[in-house]
Amino acid sequence: MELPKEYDHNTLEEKWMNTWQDSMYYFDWDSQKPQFIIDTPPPYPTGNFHIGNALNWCYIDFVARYKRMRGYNVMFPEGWDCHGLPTEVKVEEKHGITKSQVSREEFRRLCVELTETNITRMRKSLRRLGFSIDWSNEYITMEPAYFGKTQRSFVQMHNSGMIYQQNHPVNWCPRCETAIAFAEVEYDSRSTALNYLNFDKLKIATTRPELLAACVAVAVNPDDERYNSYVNTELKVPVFGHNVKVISDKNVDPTFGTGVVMICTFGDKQDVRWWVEHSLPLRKAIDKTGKMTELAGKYKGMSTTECKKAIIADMKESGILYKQEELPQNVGLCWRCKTVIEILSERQWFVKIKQDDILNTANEVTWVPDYMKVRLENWTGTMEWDWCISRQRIFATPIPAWYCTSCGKTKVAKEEWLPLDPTQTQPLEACECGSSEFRGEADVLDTWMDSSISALHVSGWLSDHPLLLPAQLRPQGYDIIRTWSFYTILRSKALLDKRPWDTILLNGMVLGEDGHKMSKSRDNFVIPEEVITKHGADAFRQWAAIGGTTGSDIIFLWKDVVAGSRFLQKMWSIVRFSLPHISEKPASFTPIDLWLISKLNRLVKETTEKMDAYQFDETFKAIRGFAWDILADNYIELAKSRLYGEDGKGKQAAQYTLFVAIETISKLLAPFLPYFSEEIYSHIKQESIHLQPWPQVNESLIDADAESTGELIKEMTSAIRRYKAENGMPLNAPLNEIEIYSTITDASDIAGASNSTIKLKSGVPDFEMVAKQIKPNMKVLGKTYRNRAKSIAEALVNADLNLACAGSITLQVEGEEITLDSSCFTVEKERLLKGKAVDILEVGNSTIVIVR
RNA sequence: GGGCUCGUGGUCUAGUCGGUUAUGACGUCGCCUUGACAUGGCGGAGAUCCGGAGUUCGAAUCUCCGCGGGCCCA
Repeated sequence: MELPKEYDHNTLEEKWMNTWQDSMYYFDWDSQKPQFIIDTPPPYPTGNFHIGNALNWCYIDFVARYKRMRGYNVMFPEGWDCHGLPTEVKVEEKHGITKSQVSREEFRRLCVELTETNITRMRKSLRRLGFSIDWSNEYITMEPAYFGKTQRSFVQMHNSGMIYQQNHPVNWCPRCETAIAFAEVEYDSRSTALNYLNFDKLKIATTRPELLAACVAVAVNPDDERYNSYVNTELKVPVFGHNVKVISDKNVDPTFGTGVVMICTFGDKQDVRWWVEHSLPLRKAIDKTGKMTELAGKYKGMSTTECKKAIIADMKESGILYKQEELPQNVGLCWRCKTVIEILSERQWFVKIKQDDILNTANEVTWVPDYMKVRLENWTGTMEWDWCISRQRIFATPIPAWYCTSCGKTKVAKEEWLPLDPTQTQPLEACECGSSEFRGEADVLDTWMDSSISALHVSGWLSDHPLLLPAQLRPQGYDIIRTWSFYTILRSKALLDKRPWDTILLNGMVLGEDGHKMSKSRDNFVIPEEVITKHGADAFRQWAAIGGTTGSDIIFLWKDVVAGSRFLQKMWSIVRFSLPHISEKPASFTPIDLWLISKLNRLVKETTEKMDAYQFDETFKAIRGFAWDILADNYIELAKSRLYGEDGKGKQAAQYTLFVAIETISKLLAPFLPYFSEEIYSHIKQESIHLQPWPQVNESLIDADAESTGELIKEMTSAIRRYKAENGMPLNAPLNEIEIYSTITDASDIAGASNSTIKLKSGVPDFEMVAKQIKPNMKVLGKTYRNRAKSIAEALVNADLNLACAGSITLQVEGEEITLDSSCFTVEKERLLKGKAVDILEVGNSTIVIVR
């Protein structure tokens, strides 16, 4: 059956997608094969699988398919990280409600409903991209089967003292009305006014006059002689009139403002540090919604912005504020809604951060690329306080705890009671005080509490299966090192005292064609579906493979995708040509067959090494280069005359060589191009290529001599081609007569490829060999003669050519006599003909004589 | 302000534990419709490897300084 001339990606990709069985990719919990568990990132179900995700999944699929072919028991699970604010916001938008207008249960139900719709859409994208996902190991974090584990992890860590409750300053988003972790704070440069105030006997400068009501101390630098005498005295706070102490602290910058700073609870993180260090009192002037409290007197009920405006106007009028200047400032923002965060002291749940544990565990993991580890190390060192895990939201894993209504004591659930929602159920035992009246904890868990046990979940933790931790691979983007990597390492260590994975593979960010991060506002946004429709999943996957080095940012370029689909068409043409000619029956190879086979084995060796090192770009480029350049442009051209010619040994050898090459290449391509490779393999064998083993290297067939002989034949052929091109002949034009003086023993392929008769001659043609110039070998000279190498090289170039041809040169360099043997230089020679009507082509040590 | 990272023909990119014709793709120019492929083949042009200094016999590669981009943070 002849293949159609064009490769039709639309039809064929659809065909295979609908043919493949999910069970091909199931992980076998009872297998004897070595395990390869991948801790796939669970995407947030927005409904759209964006191109950055797609890049990451391509990497994962390359690895999964490769490892399966290498004989591993591979798990490529698919998770969905459902909980979180964006879905709550979407639900409010979609139904035109706010979360307080419906019951908690009803609001949760609407969130679940939206999430399920989105997951269904995203599953389709994953299938269409040809990912070999193990759907028997799908997990959905909002389902009881998963969030029950999140809750059990909470209980276990609470019982081991890793989780505790405390009144502590936390980052607070007044719009979302919830505490957030450091990882959720973004920073932005703004400009603000620095206000100079008459503050009792002193003058201070502050950017936050609205916090005057929350002022708990005034600080000066201990070395600042202007203010030494005021330390430990009391000052009356302007406007509000309460007294605060003057303290000294070396972290006060005497050159900033007036050198006097007011400490409020809390203006910024520095206030928190001073507050802790000097055991200062707490004055809450801002409430959870960002409004001023009673403490702010007449400003009560105003937002911080309104209050700032009002108090500045008042103080200007009363002469308290005597100067203002512009000041650039960085403010913390809520990463979800970009609202300026406040620092409030609230009772929250925290996870202890043991920096040494995290750093030591990170060191047990192989980081690819290795420099990414530094990011985790730097982040680990900068945490100001423990991980705040409680959130004042609804759509998240409930914190399994209650408060006794009579004694106020906290009761945390027992593991066997889980999963549960404490706002819906009561604990199964009474409080120590005897009361059985409880109020359920309404706070919920940070979503990272869900996703940070993904590695444990997929490895069989708290299941009927054996625990297979550590997993082998964590693939993720470098943007979430400080969150997902950090928290996963923390949790795995805390819960099981083990590293979560053997290796972490970081991918870069996808940039738009203009080199900037893709965003709708820049109009450089591309969705995977658009690419698939135009060029197919395999072309998209090629862009992912060759667009850039693993770990670095990668620009999405349409031309790369187009180049991908061109390669598919080229490969298709190769197969289309080859199919009628291939044969599985071995025969004795000719020199050019041996060359091809040697190169092919070298390719298998190289690609195996590079895949093991996660170098997808280099792997794919090597395969493509072999198929296009070596196989198509050279081998097939050279073997064509045998393939079309008379039956016989030579023909058989070419047929067999071609078979081996096509079969091997399809297998090497299988991890990258699942659809295309399956289609071409289906014309050779009846089984799926995705169940075949990865090609084995046959070292004995990698033969440098065979390669140089083949290379010589190839070079001679292209020299003849070039000759024809230069003389304006078509490439298939026969030449009068060709004589070849060379070490090769078989010129029939050259004859076929050049469509000419060839006389193979031994020895040297009847030409004069004239030495032309001496070329120094710097590699040898440099090592041997070090700093004299340069002057020796200069002398060498001008040395006697006759001596050079004899193999040894003696030179006078800097007054010293130096003898160089032939390893130090090469003599370039020119052959001059003696009056025959011919053209001469030189290839290495061989000479081609073309009789005109 | 700090950490990490990148800066290679017009464009994108490989090479980066030092070795003298710097890889490939796209684009471009010329030739070729040859029995797999014109979505092709053959050939050419095009790069002071961001700038400067240093180390070295020798630097795209190592060191330092500077300039510019990206990411993460303060």
